[in-house]
Amino acid sequence: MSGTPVSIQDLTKNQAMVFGALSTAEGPLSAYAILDRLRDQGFRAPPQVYRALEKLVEVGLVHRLESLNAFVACSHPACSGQATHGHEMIAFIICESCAKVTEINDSALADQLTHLARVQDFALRKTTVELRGLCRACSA
Amino acid sequence: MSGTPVSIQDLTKNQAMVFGALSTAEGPLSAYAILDRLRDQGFRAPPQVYRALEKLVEVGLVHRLESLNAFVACSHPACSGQATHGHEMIAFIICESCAKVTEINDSALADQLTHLARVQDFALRKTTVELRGLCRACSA
DNA sequence: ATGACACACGTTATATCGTTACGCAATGTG
DNA sequence: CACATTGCGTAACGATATAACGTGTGTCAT
Ligand SMILES: [Zn+2]
Ligand SMILES: [Zn+2]
Ligand SMILES: [Zn+2]
Ligand SMILES: [Zn+2]
Repeated sequence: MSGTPVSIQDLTKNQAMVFGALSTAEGPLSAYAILDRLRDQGFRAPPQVYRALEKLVEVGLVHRLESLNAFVACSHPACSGQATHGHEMIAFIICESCAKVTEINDSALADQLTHLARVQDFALRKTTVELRGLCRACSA
Repeated sequence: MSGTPVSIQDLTKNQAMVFGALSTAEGPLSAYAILDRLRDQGFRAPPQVYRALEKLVEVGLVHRLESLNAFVACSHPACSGQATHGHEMIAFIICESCAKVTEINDSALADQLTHLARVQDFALRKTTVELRGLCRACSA
């Protein structure tokens, strides 16, 4: 490993395949759903998927949705080559009907959370913010 | 059962036992950890725990921590008899070292999240906000 | 009372999600 | 070359959650 590996170009074969599966998916995929989609490309067992996901999440190309036990490709504009955006203080808006996920990077929210932690003397490492409900289309 | 069932007094035997296990625990417990603690009180299988948890979460006596796949008793002052506080827009601060969980009910944060949803024309149903890191004691 | 229903419960099995452990091949370094 | 590192494949296992079915018990209208 030389320097910081962040770009899509630095991905290994498996990582690229998993990222591809998530990128072309319409919504979040569970690890096993990814596995199923990649079976005819040689994937056979969970560790192959989880290892790739671990790296992809680490570099910020993929996010994990805790409330869904699933993963999505980052939708940040030029994220496909950039490291972790901001400080990983991302909010996700998840439609419970159509599974559409919107990724939100709101600095006011980030400030708010930072403040909350600060008040408690808490050394913030990672935040999970997931809003569930119905998107405009589905609640119409 | 008549009217709205919210108080601890309205709980069934199993629900009361699960709530008791969570209340006396120092930190969050997984469903299986609860099961283990209740084995000598007659619990034998996961559904008994999950069914009780479902109800307890529904009435707000227990919260689920998505990022931990675990559950905590509500720490709201008089929650032991009251229904869902606010609109379930609770933030949890979770220490990754000592597992201590702090439950926070911040109206500014709630407004913030409500606003975020509003901007997206999103019908908010439930929010998950979990802050992970090190508590004051553990980061010292 | 008797049947219909709802509810809590017990039990078995199964589904879904995630990790450990082991071995091997390719690569890079002294 | 010896040696460490990295990515990968595979088998087995562990952890989390639900489905499906049956039983008893109370309530209530007939
Ligand atoms: Zn992103
Ligand atoms: Zn939708
Ligand atoms: Zn609470
Ligand atoms: Zn701590």
